[in-house]
Amino acid sequence: MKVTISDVAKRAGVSTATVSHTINNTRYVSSETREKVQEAIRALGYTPDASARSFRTGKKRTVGFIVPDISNKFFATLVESVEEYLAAHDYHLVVANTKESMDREETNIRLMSAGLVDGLLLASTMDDFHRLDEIIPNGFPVVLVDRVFEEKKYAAVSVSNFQPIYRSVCRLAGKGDRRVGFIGGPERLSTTQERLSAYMQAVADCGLADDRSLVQYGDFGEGSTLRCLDALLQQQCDGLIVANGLMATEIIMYLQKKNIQMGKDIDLVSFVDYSSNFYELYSNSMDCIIQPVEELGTAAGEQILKRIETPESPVLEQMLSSSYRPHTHPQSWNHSDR
Amino acid sequence: MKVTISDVAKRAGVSTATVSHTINNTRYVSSETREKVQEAIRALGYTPDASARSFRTGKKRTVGFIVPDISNKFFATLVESVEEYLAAHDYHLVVANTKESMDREETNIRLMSAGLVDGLLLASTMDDFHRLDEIIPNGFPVVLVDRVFEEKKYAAVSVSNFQPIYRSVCRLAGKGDRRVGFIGGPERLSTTQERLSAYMQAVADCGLADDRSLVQYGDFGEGSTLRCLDALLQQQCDGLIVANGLMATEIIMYLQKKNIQMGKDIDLVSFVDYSSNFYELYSNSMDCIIQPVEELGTAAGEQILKRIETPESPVLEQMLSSSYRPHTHPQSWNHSDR
DNA sequence: CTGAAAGCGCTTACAG
DNA sequence: CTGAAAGCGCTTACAG
Repeated sequence: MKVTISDVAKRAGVSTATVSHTINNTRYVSSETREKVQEAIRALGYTPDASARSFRTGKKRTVGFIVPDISNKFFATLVESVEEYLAAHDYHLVVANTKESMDREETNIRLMSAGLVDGLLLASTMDDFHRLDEIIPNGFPVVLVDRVFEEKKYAAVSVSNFQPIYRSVCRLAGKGDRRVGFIGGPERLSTTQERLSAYMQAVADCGLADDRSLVQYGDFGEGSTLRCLDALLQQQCDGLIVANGLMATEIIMYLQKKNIQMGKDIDLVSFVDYSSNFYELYSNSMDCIIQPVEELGTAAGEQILKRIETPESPVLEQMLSSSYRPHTHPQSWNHSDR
Repeated sequence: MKVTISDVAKRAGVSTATVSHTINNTRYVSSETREKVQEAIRALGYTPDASARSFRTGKKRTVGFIVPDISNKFFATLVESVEEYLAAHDYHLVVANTKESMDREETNIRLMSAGLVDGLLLASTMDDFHRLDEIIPNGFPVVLVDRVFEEKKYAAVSVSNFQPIYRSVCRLAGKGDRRVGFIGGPERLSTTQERLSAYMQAVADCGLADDRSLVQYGDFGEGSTLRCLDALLQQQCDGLIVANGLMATEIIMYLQKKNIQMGKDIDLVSFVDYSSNFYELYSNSMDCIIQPVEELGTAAGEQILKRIETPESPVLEQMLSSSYRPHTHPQSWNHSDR
């Protein structure tokens, strides 16, 4: 019932070796023989079995991507960008969603590294590098994406947000804001840590109010963003740094519901997905920090294919930078900054 | 270097059959032998090779999902929901993005059905059922998702939007609107077609202006949404049906920029992603049509596993329904409808 | 220029 | 209760 390479060989009157070689262009085949083989393939409707092939060669031409939240626009775009790069290089993408659960991440790393994929892209939710390190088989190609660790054992691509955050806080200080609040994602994540430290340093350098209760962490749970916002509003903030794209849209919504005007009642600096309509809608009333998601995906794709195809190449940590866009004046809708 | 089942068998002093059976719980093994095997597995750090296993059994425990646009919130959530269902049933998900290109879709169907996955979920961008049908190997498990075809050859899960659109048009008519415009996605898609026919029928039944230039199709290209909107504004529409979630956010943005107030200058009925913040933000100034994305994903997961695991089961077309939410009164922010 | 044959790492009848 | 062995469908040295 299933057509195999032997069926083709038989019909063409050649060996399976010859069939294999004609298909893969892996050694010389006389054009005469080649003809016969191709005619047999066509006649029988033969398609080489990917499963057998990858078992035999040990290469699956597949990479896994373990993501904390696919439905988050940031990661959805990242997945899209990675998939595009991989597809262009004849690789497939297997996606797993952890929903920020370390256990789900562990399970997925184990499953994927057990022969399902050639390499792993990992936007980790782990708080402990060593837990992660123990799970990953020795020498298995891995690239950390977006979220990284102090330990420089694995290749990594991430985005630095230090500068944009530092600048934006200084800018608020320059405008006269004294109490600038900070809302970030889960404290354990490297991204949150880096953003916080930029904020802290700017607060110190600009002599702003340095108050522990001006820093709030969300956990992506139900109502968590609103709790953060309320906490900061009680602190009489005149400026707000929202260091997380997902929370940003929620914050805007709540401000609107509470009738608090951005750029008037409160200054807002926020992470924002470039292609999202939120950027278009609010770029005139708040400062935006835009992460280069597409580039991040491409870089991640490049790195993992390099690790897979030339494992001896040096392990490198790559860091892209976000761009910072102070808000445009409300009256000018001519998109001069694009 | 790589630890195989024979290494384990040797160390435990048993046959590979016994090792296999202890691992898979597929026949009785005395607790004594079991002990020895497990000790050997631990000692050697053995993990069964997924590739060899799936080659041998012919089952990959993997399904492919071919999607037109992963970064679109609708599909991102759909992917998330499908992945969740599959993961719960020990299946993996391979994703491919076609960007609404029929050629990319064709390539991906071929690749995936050639032994990469056990079955295929397909949100097709094809205009021609027969082109699709020719590509899919006979008897290969396929479930059409969201976008379906007249021909009832494949299992399918989709969302009916007829009722909500019909109702919403009638509601606008009841409010006194005479010229109601319609903006949909690409004309070839079944989703667009169904939504259009609901609109047309309501227009006829309610005696609204029936004008060919009141219907506009977007193609997701640069500036396409704005062109549609401008065309309809020129037609002096007093109501607007935006039959596509992606375009909806753009429309809102443009209206805001043009200073056209929803619910006042123009009545808006729009597709919206439930969990998106747009819903929260604008549910008080427009009518929303909300598709049951999570349920769609679960249903798709169910269907494809059924087709894979019991291929003889009847091929069925499943249809979910969207919900229609007339806009809440601006003053009432008590979320009474949730 | 091409073929015979081993073998990748498992699973699974078959046999005892 | 367990083992010996075939075989899934390819690829690839080896040989001529």
